[in-house]
Amino acid sequence: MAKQLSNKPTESELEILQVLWQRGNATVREVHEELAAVKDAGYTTTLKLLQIMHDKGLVTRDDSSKTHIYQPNVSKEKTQQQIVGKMMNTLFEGSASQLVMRALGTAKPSKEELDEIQRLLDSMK
Amino acid sequence: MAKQLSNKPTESELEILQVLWQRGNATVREVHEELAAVKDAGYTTTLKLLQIMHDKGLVTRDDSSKTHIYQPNVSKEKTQQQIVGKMMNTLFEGSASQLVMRALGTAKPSKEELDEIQRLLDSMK
DNA sequence: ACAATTATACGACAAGCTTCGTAAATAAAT
DNA sequence: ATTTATTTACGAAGCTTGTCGTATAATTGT
Repeated sequence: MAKQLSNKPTESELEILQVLWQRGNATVREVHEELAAVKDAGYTTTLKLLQIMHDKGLVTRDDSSKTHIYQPNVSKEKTQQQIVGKMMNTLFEGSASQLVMRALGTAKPSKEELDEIQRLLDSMK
Repeated sequence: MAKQLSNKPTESELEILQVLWQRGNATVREVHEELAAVKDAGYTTTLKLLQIMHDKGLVTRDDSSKTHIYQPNVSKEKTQQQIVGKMMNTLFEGSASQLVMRALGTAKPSKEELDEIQRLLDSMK
């Protein structure tokens, strides 16, 4: 039975979602291989996570053949918004500019990135 | 016994830290009162949380009088950096500009905020 | 055909988070 | 002085997360 979408994905679920967003779809093994490059967890762990995510409605799957194929069922954009929004509230008193400034201060963006942000900023005025 | 500082605060702990950062220090009751305005949880819940945070080293406390007084033991700046950094990796592929753009897109900052960001941006070029 | 590999399902467990109840100690009020 | 209120300490329960082992089914290789 599918549960609510409103629940935000956990840390591990986000890692998996990133793989799925990037690839469009993937089997458990494919997800696991990509994750294994960074993390180390057993195959069945990834499987279980994907099953739970399926339960939660975070992903859909095609199980017409034995090897199931998973797809993201939440958009990258919405998820980013949801989490950024939450963080803005609990950690930046709801202030976007504070968050932005911290992000810029933390990451030392390249000149290209700065230009990109500049363009967005211009378009907002 | 004090544990590692490296562990990031949980959601509830962040709520409490916000109060402490804002006030500088506070008793359990003071923290609880502020939290009660938004949330609803029992007094002993807040107490317990603060005790756990003390165990973890997230706060210090003055227990020279019966009513203990708590102070933050992690800086707002460092904590924000830590969490923003993590989020940038797990959700924005390490790209600051993507995060910034999502933040700006989500929050519709005021003209004053935009100007403030503009100034920071200028200072980075 | 039979063994080896690969996949899913499922249960279980440890750790952490959040919650609260209750007991004990201290302080305040009458 | 005795009751009332406040505070800390502690334990425990319920829930979620992440982990894995094992069983079972399907596929592949020889």
